[in-house]
Amino acid sequence: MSKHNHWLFKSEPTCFSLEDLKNLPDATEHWDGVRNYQARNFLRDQIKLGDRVFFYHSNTAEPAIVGIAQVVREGYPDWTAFDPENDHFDPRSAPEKPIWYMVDVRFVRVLPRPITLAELRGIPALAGMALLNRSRLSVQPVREEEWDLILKLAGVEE
DNA sequence: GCCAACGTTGGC
DNA sequence: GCCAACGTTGGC
Repeated sequence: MSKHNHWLFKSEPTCFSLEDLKNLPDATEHWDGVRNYQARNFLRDQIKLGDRVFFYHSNTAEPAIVGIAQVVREGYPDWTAFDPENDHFDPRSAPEKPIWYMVDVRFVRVLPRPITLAELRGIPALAGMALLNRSRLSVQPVREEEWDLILKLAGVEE
């Protein structure tokens, strides 16, 4: 039995929401446009097929973990960096020597209730979460204990 | 809309 | 290699 790791991906819902992911034809999306080296390292090196991901809505009235996605393709070069027409174009990145990477994720579920940032902050056992300490990291690891606790809070039976 | 936190850039 | 200036993220 292989052991999967857990992650948290942030997205601004006005840009791309959990509902948007759910409503895609095959509920699958390229997680492109990440332009931070630490997040890139996770995408390129550590995020594996089958890993589960908390979908977090940021920069919104009530920031919260709202659902779960799953990795369906491991890290590969983010081609949006190669396209001058694309908002995420980066002239330093080239197909033969890519700087930026992405993974593909598919929709798994909406949480029975969103777990807000405010609620997470109130839980001592979660004080070490990257979300609470590394506020600007958009792709980040979630420890197994944190993952399990948050699922329990949300009322998810696994 | 404001602004603090913080990652990145570039001059020296 | 330091660090000030700058730009962006994201909570509020």
